[in-house]
Amino acid sequence: MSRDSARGYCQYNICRGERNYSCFSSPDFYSSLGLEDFLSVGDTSGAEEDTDLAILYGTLRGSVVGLRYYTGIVNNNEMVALQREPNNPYDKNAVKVNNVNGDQVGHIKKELAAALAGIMDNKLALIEGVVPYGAKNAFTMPVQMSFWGREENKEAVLDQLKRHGFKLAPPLKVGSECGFGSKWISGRAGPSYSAPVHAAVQLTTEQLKSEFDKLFEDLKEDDKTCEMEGAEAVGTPLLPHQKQALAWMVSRENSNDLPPFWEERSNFYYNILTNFAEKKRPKNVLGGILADDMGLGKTLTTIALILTNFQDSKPLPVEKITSDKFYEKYSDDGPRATLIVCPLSVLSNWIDQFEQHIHQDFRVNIYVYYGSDRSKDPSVLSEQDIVLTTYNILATDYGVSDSPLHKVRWLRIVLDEGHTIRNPNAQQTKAALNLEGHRRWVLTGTPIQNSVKDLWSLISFLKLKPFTDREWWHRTIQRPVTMGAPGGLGRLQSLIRSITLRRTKTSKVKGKPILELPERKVLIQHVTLTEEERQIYQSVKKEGKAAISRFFSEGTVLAHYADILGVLLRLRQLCCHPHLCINASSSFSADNKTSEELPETLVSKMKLVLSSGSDEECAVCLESLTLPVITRCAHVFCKPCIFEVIRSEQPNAKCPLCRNELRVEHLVECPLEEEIDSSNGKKSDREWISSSKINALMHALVELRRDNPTAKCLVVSQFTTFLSLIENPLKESGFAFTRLDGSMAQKKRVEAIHCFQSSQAGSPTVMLLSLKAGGVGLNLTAASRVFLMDPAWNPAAEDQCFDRCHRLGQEHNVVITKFIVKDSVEENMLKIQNKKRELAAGAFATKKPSASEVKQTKINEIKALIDL
DNA sequence: ACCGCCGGGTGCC
DNA sequence: ACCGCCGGGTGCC
Repeated sequence: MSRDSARGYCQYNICRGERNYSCFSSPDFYSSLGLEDFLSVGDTSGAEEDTDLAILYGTLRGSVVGLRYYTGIVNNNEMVALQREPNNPYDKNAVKVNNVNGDQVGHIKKELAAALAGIMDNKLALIEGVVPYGAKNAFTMPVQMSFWGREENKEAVLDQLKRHGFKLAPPLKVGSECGFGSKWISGRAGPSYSAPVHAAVQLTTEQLKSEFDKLFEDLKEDDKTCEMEGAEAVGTPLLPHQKQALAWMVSRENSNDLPPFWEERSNFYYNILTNFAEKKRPKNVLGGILADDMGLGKTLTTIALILTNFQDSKPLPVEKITSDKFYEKYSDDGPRATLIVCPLSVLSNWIDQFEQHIHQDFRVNIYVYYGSDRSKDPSVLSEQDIVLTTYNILATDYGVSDSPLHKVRWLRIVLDEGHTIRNPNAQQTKAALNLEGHRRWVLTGTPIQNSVKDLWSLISFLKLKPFTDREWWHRTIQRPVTMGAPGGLGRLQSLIRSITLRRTKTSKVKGKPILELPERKVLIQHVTLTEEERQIYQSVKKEGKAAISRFFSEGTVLAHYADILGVLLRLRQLCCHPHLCINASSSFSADNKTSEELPETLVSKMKLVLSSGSDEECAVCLESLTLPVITRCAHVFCKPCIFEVIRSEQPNAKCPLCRNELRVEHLVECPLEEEIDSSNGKKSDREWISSSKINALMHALVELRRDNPTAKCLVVSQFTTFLSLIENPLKESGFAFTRLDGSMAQKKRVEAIHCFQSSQAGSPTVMLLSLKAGGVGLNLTAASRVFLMDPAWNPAAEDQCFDRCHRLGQEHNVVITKFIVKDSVEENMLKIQNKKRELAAGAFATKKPSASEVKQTKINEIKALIDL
């Protein structure tokens, strides 16, 4: 794919001269989103993975032999790794001993190896070694081994050892694994420690989480307060905290410091965690984790970094269009291109932000590596300034021999929403770890999702020695922290501190809050239906209520979940406009075959409910659905959530809501907001009529235009057909408007956003927005008014939508109007929303509700919604 | 002496 | 390895 054809594609760029964009989109990409990623979530393959449950069985002294045949050296008290070598021609029981660097030191003596082989092969225990002394020995050296495993395997391990004449010493006096820098009891070295390791108090996930929050809190007051101006090509002035971040990132990239936990000691570099030493200076990562809260401008800061620090704080040499002179080309054929990997949902945000923040006088070459016709030529990518791609493309390409992503040596690699790679077994994680480039960055607002485990992939991506190998990460950081070993958390903290910058929305720069957002007000405007509308509404309600009460008396509420949602959906639609409810009578067939409906029928009903824009939530994670799938019993969950349920309950998984059989093969995927307009798009067939809600909206819009002709607003609905109906009066009243919904192609979206954000005269003042369109990054700060046409189940979804204009860059107070029909399901929804808000506010301390609690909540909600 | 003892050769798994 | 072990050389006092 040549750059020229790429350029031709980017219509929206024409006003910006010759900046190169290339962007492709193709639906075939979605089909590559396989199940493997979810099936491997939390992979547990015996002792090695299930490390949280491991206890220390005991210790044993053995010997390492054959030192003179290998180059690997160890220090006294240095950790070593034991590795099975089943294909050794001399002994099938062979066990290799490697140092921290992975160099072989020797073998475990054969009699002992014979005892260990079975234990290791059956993953009955994890065996870890430390060489207490004898580092200078020429032929053999001692090794102190600790045996870790799950309680239930302990007997088997002890038996196996006994059969070979070995016996574990009790796990009492252990220092080095959990204490900080302490030593093994070796008869001649170190103080003795009596911490009973297996009895250490394990922190709960909650406790850990709050510890981590503190851990990041402490970072704020750090010395990372130096500021730096962006290069000329950065078109947006940076805020003080962004200048701080830029200064920090630049200093990280140009840093010559040793990585954390390394010290220089007379010609050697010494790792204080593992006691490993080597002559070669260990590389520090020229990067780190930018963990600022959402909305603080990580994207802008990253763009500034790319433009400002090409080499040694010199800016990226880019052509200045308005002058004859080119930037001085650095005579260096080193890597030039920065690779940015992000989730698909924020791809357009990046493009938009380039557009916004790169000064228009400069030409920066940007290539969007996405779509089936993406270039296979590495040199096309390496010649760019910036290459943008998604995690899924990265994963799909991984292992494909001609993938240019993995051939190019990048100047810099940036993983946006970096927590996406927290599962070490996922394809995208493996693919990310294999990218080539010295400057490596992770952007994330949530560095720790569930546990310390989540951090390993990130740290590994940053290539910090020795943590790229999971064993060393586990022994020196993860286990000490989760077992509550003294110093463990402190160790993690100093690691994080040295590579992370995190500020929250409440952080301060020089005593002033980082973000001073304008005020945000939410008004509720009640709407009264006309007599005619009310009649239709009441008749549908009466019929639905009767059916639902019958389900209650039969006790079949959850089996009819799709039907009930259907009823509620129609009522919600009727609150907006009678035409939304096209199949008011046809889809409700409760009369004849109530309890024995075909699963296919139920599923298609649910599909209809979802694709009409209903914002259902997942009963497992309680969040809005991501990648919704429908079970055979017609309940919806996020795909990752339900796969986790199936995995953990196999082989007989049951639906969390109704306990019906649950099988992967029966799950039906359901894209939200499918081409609704094409299926429901018979709008021209019917004569257009208004509705009470539309009247209320138009009245407000006209009033707004009269008072402030340039004010921009968002008109938000969950129903894209409703948005289409609103187009009509907008046209009639002469509003310039644009539209953004989930069914639009990438390039159309970008165009719509760009148009709307423009301050040019004649640019649209109204945007019709579907509630869930666009990802978190969607920036619609041009709007200062929001009209929410219909309430969502989940108040968080509404808030997220409001945040698209109430965020960094908003200069006006934001007023949000929610239209709520009086005496309707909408009013009941408001009540439920309030309850949820209260719950969420106090939720951090409380545990996750059980499946039955979720069920009961759902049932109560249904009752409340239909006035039962 | 089908032993003991000596001293050289040798050395992971 | 300044060990252990092996196997050849050797053989009263």
